[in-house]
Amino acid sequence: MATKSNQPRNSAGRPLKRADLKTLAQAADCLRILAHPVRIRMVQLVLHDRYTVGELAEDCGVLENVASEHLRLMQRCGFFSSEKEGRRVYYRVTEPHLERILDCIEGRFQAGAST
Amino acid sequence: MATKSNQPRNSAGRPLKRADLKTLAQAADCLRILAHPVRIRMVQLVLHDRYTVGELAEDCGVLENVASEHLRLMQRCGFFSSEKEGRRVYYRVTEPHLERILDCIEGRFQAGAST
DNA sequence: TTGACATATCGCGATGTGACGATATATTTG
DNA sequence: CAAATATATCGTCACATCGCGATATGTCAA
Repeated sequence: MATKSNQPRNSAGRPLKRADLKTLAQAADCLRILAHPVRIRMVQLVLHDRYTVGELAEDCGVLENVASEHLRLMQRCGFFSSEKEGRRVYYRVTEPHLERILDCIEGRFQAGAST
Repeated sequence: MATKSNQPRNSAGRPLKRADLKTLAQAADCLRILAHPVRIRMVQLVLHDRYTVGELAEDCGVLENVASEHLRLMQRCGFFSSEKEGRRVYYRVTEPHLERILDCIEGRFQAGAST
């Protein structure tokens, strides 16, 4: 008596089970990390080159400790990794899906931005 | 002297300017909306068919007023629209980029999920 | 060693978010 | 009309998040 076909399906035709609760939570956590203008900007930058905390802080217009906290978040969830060189710490992207996800986001938000 | 090329570029080769602040904030807002397990689930469902508040609430395992609040959020930011029929309200996706974005997310989180 | 620099961490206050119960509104049914 | 149903809205409380100043740690240079 459901008005829908008995199981919802994703775009690949696979049924989405309620067992995906954990996966949904993971995805939400990941998106929540990304859902901050400074962090999106950092991802954009670090996707193309490695950057130090100071460089990222300056580009994003935030204090260095604030940048450091954002970077820690992104490192904890596996987006970034860091390499220490002298007194500097360079961050780079390690999550391979980030580029595609960012492309999607940019595709949505820069679509009509040329005018 | 900067260790980077003088301007960061996105994957299309376009330089990313600091003027994108507003765009970054918009993108972050959009991601923040998506960054909730119940809302992701709702988007998955509503991408394939229209659903009433009650149906979504049941599938997601939340109270109907809670579902209604999530739906209001997604309507306010342009993801969904609603059509009233009798005492029911059907929601459907109106944001055309949502499908691609969801695909990206699912690609990330269902990749190794078969084992 | 001392001092400057680069980064990380901590505690705090402000603000935002999420879920809930209660209630309001609209619609159908009897 | 009254009762039941479907949805929306509101007030509230618990909790998370954000940015900040202060401080700690580690590193280079004189």
